[in-house]
Amino acid sequence: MSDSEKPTLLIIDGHSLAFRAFYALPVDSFQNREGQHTNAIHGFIAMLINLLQKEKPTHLAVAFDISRYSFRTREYPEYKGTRGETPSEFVGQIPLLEEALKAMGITTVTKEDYEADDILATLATQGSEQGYRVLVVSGDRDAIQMVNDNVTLLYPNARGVSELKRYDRDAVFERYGIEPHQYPDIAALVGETSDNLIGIDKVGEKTAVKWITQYGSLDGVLEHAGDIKGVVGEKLREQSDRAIRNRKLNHLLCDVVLPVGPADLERRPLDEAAVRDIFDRLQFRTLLERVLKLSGAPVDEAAIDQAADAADSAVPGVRTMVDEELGYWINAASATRTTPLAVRIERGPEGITGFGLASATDSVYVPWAAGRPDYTALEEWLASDAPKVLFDSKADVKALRGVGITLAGIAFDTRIAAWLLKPGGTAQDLGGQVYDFLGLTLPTADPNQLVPETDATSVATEAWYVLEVARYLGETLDEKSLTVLSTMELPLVPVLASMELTGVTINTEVLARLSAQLAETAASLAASAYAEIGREVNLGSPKQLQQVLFEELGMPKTRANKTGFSTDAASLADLQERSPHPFLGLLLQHRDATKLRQIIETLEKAVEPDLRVHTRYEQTGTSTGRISSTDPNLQNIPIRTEVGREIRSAFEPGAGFETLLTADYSQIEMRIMAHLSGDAGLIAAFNAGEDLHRFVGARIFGVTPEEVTPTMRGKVKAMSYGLAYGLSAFGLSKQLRIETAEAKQLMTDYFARFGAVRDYLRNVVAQAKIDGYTETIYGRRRPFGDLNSSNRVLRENAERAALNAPIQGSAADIMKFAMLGIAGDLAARGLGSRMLLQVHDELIFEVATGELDELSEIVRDRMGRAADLTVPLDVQLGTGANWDDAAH
DNA sequence: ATTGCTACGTA
DNA sequence: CGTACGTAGCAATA
Repeated sequence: MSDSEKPTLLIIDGHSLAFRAFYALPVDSFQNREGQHTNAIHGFIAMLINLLQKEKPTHLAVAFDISRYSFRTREYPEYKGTRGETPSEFVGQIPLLEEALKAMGITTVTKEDYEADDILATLATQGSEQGYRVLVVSGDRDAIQMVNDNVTLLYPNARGVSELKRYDRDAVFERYGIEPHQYPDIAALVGETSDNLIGIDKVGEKTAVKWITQYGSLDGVLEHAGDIKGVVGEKLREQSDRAIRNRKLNHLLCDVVLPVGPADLERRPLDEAAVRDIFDRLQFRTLLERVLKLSGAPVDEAAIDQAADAADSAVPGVRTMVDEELGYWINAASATRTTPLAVRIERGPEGITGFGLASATDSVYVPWAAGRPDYTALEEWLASDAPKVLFDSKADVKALRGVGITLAGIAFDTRIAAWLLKPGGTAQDLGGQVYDFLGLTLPTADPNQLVPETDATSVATEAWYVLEVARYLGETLDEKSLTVLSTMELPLVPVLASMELTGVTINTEVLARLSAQLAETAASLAASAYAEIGREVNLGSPKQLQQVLFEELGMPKTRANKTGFSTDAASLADLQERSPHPFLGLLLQHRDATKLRQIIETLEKAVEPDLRVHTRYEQTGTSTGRISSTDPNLQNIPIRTEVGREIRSAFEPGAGFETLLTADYSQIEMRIMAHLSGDAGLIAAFNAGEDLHRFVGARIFGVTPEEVTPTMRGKVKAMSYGLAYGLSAFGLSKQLRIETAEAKQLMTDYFARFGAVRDYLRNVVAQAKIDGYTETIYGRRRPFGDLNSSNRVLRENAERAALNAPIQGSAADIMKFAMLGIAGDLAARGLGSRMLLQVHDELIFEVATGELDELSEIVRDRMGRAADLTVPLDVQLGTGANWDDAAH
């Protein structure tokens, strides 16, 4: 009998898969009207539907554990003892899941005193013997032992339950290098943290596999334990009882007496009324449709509540259009260019291959090849102000500009909008958004998927989903966030796109020279360092350094970290004081040199044929509202040391440009603090126009500004900056290397003079505790969940972040606003000068010939009045033949 | 090959 | 026991 003729038995470990689903899906997005969390149920059923569609099992069962206790916990009470308390949001989902399964006609199996895996193993064994093709779905690695020629394991990957990895015999062998039935022997030697089973010390997977391969089985290994040399051999002999115990516990029983056998598990029709009832209570309308469709039951559209979310409206079929038809459709669908349409771009290796366009009711695919005529309607529409909804519009702007098409009229970007809703979350792809916000799965052509999909989703369908996600986000976001989106973030998209496309010229000769010089320095420093300790070590390995410093040289222990004791620069400097040794200084210098060389190397690698480096600005990369820079990061180019600054001198104006102009805000965060707190003293300090720290120092120490010594000024400066980060007296004392008492006194004196600052900072946190979010002066919000946490570390971390968020975020807003103004002026006046880089409070421009004065005027003006604060915004300009020279 | 950790560059 | 980032190398994992 060939596989395709065999009946297929699908058996699932209900508890482990539901738990995986629970962690894969956001708890908050899945709640029914009673506040019952449903994410685990949703994820489980979505997975199940996929499996039913793809695998078409003829027989089906889901096994559950009855409790945490089984014959294993009786034998070994610590079994699975590391598992913490079940999260409260998970509680209650399992009974509902069981109810839903029952309604769907699916058998659930439990057995007192056994785990679900034992039930699976028993059914798998019976199924295999009785001629079934068996599919086991489990998140427990021990299930690998069930795999044989008839039994395949489907195992969820780290991302959750939407993708399951197939382990048949060959896949197990490829992954582990052993036969499936040998897996428990491996696991017994290595141990299984999640089950609280400790393995033999020093034995990892590699060693275990080697032994098992050599001796065939765990018994074989133990018999030959005497032959195994070295420390591992000793450990094995000492700790063999652990392996024996583990092996006993991880053996799955194949002969549990069950009320059902494979033949009893034939799929049964669902109970439609019951399914409707439970799915209605769970508020799974989309899943309901899919389940009903799967069962062949007619879907009664009228029975489905029309008032609810958009996800259930039918996905329109894709129509392919070109030429006039497309032009007509665009005009009609957009109601003469007033109603937004969504756009997705299809990209192949050669560039753009098509467009997906969508309205609420249509989705249209437009095949495309660069230079082909008759796409004027589309191109003209893209370039017009007609409103468009996109996902990651900056990428689209760049792609289109590459083929000479302008993309304008960006009315909504779901990626940015989702970020404004949840600025801490990691940016997702479109599929993730569809899943999170609509609860639907976008089919992908990912070969890693459970079963390769026949078709990936068309860009036309994707566009339709973009529109749906946009609608959800538009309804979910508050007014202020929508204003930030439309007035700040969306207009910034083409500005950032231009900066990325423009890039910045790098003089590679300067870098090469510097790199060679640093390589030489590093080599000689390394040689001297080795000489000091009498051997060679990898100076870049904290682990090896620990060995040298704390064991061989017997130095006092530094701050502890997860891998032992810290060897960071601060710790090494500290060590140098307590236990001077030439090695320490050499090591620090070596670190310096290699770090700089690294930076140069990354920079060199990023130089493109146009001799320029094109960083990518991540508009959704921070939780405060700043933008970040990647590939390469140009926001962390060294400046603090002399050699570091030489790297900056490699940044030059491009050919045809006169000079570089830099413009930065001085002390913008302190000015924002002055504004937000309304502190009269601080406001006076800024309005006095003299050195801020000197002014503040004079007040604190009760002297005249002239009498403020550099030491005093340094302390005040550290204090002022630290304030906006939630610095403690302890932290301040450490940084300034002064007594905690003195640091405390410093803070007391500071707040005695600038009390409104303290009141403000306290109030920010208090208000955020009430509102659940902080807000910048432009209305950008950042939610905080941990401010009321009972966990002190979590709570205090959240408090410091909350206190900083409006300050850092407002500064980011102001800079973004200034950039918009500058970009607008440059375009309006037709200037050739270009904005190249943004480093949070600094902008770098390359100046076209003859434009320096006009550009300076624009930059000073736009940055200076980007916000109306009670203190002036001070802008410093500088010019030069490179970035270093342009600093002031 | 991916992941966690340490270390370190910037504002 | 100071906020916000990105990158690189090492060492240990799936």
